[in-house]
Amino acid sequence: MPALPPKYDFRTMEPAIQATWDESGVYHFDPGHPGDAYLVDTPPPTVSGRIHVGHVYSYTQADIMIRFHRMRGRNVFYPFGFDDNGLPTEVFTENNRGVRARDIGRRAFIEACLGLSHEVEEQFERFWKRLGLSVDWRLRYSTIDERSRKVSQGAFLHLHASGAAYRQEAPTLWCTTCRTGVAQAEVDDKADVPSQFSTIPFALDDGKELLIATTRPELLAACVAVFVNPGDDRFRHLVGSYATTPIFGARVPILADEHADPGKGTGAVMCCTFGDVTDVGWWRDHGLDLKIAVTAEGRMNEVAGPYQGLTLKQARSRVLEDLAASGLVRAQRAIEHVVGVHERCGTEIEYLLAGQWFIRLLDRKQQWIDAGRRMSWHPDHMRTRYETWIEGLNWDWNITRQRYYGVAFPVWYCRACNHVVTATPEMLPVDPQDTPPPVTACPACGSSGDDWFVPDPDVMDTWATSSLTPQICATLVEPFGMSAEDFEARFRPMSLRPNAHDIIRTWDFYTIVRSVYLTGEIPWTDVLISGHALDPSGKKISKSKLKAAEDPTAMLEQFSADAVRYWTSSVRTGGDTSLSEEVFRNGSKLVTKLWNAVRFGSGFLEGYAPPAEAPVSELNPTDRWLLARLADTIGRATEYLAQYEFAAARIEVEKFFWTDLCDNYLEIAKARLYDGESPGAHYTLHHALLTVTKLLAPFIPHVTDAVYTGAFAESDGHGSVHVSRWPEPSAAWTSGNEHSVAVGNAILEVTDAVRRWKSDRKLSVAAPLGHIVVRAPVAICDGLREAARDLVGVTRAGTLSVEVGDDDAVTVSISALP
RNA sequence: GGGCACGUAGCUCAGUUGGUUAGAGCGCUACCUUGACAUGGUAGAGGUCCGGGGUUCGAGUCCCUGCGUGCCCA
Repeated sequence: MPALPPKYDFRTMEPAIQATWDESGVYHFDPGHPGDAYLVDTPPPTVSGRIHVGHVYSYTQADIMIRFHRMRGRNVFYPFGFDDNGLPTEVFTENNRGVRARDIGRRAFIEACLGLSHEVEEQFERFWKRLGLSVDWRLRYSTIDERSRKVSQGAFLHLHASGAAYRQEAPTLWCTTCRTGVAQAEVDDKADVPSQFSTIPFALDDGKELLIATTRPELLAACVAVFVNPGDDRFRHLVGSYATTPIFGARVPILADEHADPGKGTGAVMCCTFGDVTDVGWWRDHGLDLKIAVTAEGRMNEVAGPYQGLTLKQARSRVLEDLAASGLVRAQRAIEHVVGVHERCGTEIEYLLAGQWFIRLLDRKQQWIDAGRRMSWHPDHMRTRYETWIEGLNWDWNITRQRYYGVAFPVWYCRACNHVVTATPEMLPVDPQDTPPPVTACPACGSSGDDWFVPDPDVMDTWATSSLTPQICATLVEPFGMSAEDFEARFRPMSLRPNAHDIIRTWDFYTIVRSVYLTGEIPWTDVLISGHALDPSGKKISKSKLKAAEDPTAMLEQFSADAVRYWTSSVRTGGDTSLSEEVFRNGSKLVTKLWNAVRFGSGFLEGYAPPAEAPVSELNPTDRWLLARLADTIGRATEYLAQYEFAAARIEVEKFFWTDLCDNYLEIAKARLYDGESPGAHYTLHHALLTVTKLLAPFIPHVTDAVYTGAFAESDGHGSVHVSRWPEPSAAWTSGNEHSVAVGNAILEVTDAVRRWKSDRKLSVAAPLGHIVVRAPVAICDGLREAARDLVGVTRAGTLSVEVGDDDAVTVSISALP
């Protein structure tokens, strides 16, 4: 009687199996384990809404690799974090709770963010467990929890002390909707934005006009210079003289600079503080005046005179109207151009002056690139994206956000001299709004008094904390009796950073920067980049328009976690893939097939205790052939997985399982198995089924654990397939490999020929036959004779003889029953 | 405009360092209720490997070039 029930019902089995994982702690990290560790720097997903199929895709691919290394004997450290701080969480909370931070106040707003994050995190954890991630849930963190804030503030102080973090009143990328500075990585390019290119005259001192073309007439008030190209003969005589702006009558210098494009507009361009990044460069390089005409909220200020209080958009129309009324719009044409917008809200980015903290990036570009080259990227070409991003950087990393919910800067400023007073390490984590600084008098100017120090009012960029996940991870072992320092000493660098390709420029890059600054070393040895999950038609899935068919929870309920995981491992590493119910169904089929195959096999293997050594003399040619194929499959699958090519590995295993084992070996050896008393077949069957179960365990962990515990756990000696040993071929399987494969292939040729003969005659494969004559090369005739019982069994021949043929071919003569 | 990737059967994709007759799954056709499994099995049809040029005894694979698609960056 088989050990396994007839049907595998994933709806009841998957949660039951997950419960056994929880109870037995199979995925627990062991800080005292003496062997090699495999440490994963898991992406903390942003807690801003629903789980996306893209998450499922990326996290499962990483889980497959992690399960592989665990079975290879590594001591796996697999924590899980949630990124629940900063602007994304604020925006989520404002939308979800219907509140505005500036209306309900800082404290109430922070409470609202924390409450909502907590709810969402519980929901997320349940989902990841349902998907079958082999996380050690004791190692859970959030980027706003006390340890993370302490790590984040400590890292900031470290960088500040070394000069890598600096504060500057500087032109900053600014979002007027979110009312905060942002970093270059948070700016998206938006193409084909319609605009108007207007040509307007500036007055020269001699009474003539200089025509300027601009898309931003509303910034006329902020104009501080006019630029022309030094090689442009039309304007060479004007360089060094002055022009006067219309409406505002400001007299500004005409200067020459290579960045003025002679082919664009009229060739003369106004420089405003600030219209774009070129203006910022000119302002800095030519020492120009500063005229800021825009407020943090995106309205015109007093510098804009009559236009004060208008929005940028309103001011643009009004300025153009006023110019036109005086006949000062000489030409106008509609254009489409690329503008930078804030990735969170789509608002066009402005350039304002603000006191911000920056981390130095630009003066060490080569160092970041070199660090990237000391790690293995899977696939390798994703490293190029990393390097391209670094090469194109124009700004140091602005980590100040004029927001509420996030990690505070642990600093205060002297009212008199603006000196920066930093918190001491013992104070961390600290909120400077609630806590006085560690000094009573300013160390720089000696001033003191009540409330003499102004706390920094801002918070850090989310990435400033999430770029420290390797350092946060080190603190997670503290409850288990290991200090963060010991962890750092023993487990640096970590093994794996898995994430999708869209955050190479942020999370990967920033983490490498922080690691190099803090430790001088790379954070991990391997980076696994996943592609994107696309909708069934191959288009990007928009988060806001998740259809029911793309809802991950519904997918798991309908198709099973194993089937969904199967889909995630069906594309080459790093590739995008479309959602496909067809692939889910293929996964379901594999689950069913494995269940049925093991169930069938276990009927013959009840109580079977595999011998330590292969019973070589008992193996017949079919057995030796399958074991040779099995050894080959183990080798290929292991090699592919070691290279992070999980899809290629799975395809190898499936091919062996479905074709070699099920369609051929089981059919050919069936007769011997039913005969009983065939130690060779039992040995082969046991190892083939057990090995396939193990090789598939990283991909479809539920059904493989169900069949393992039901049929193999006792003889193999582990409570779960996931902590069993990854298969290794026995030397006995590969000795005489070549001959075994040749004979095995001949057996398959005979089988195929007979199947074809029956199919041509529309007969069942079980139809009995008369006599069969097999002619084969002399070298394999003995092998075929040895396999006569198998050949008769699979062909249903009445009698069978093997003869030496005339050539290298294997031919079969078949006679039907009389 | 620059970079990266992709273009193989109706569809989704594999094709390792160049090497017999280019593969798989789904779909399609015909058949088989076979002693695990009909979510199964057997047999079969279906491809000028995006176009052009080159290297080579030999190119889906390497080089050049053109076209198309996607992403990243200006």
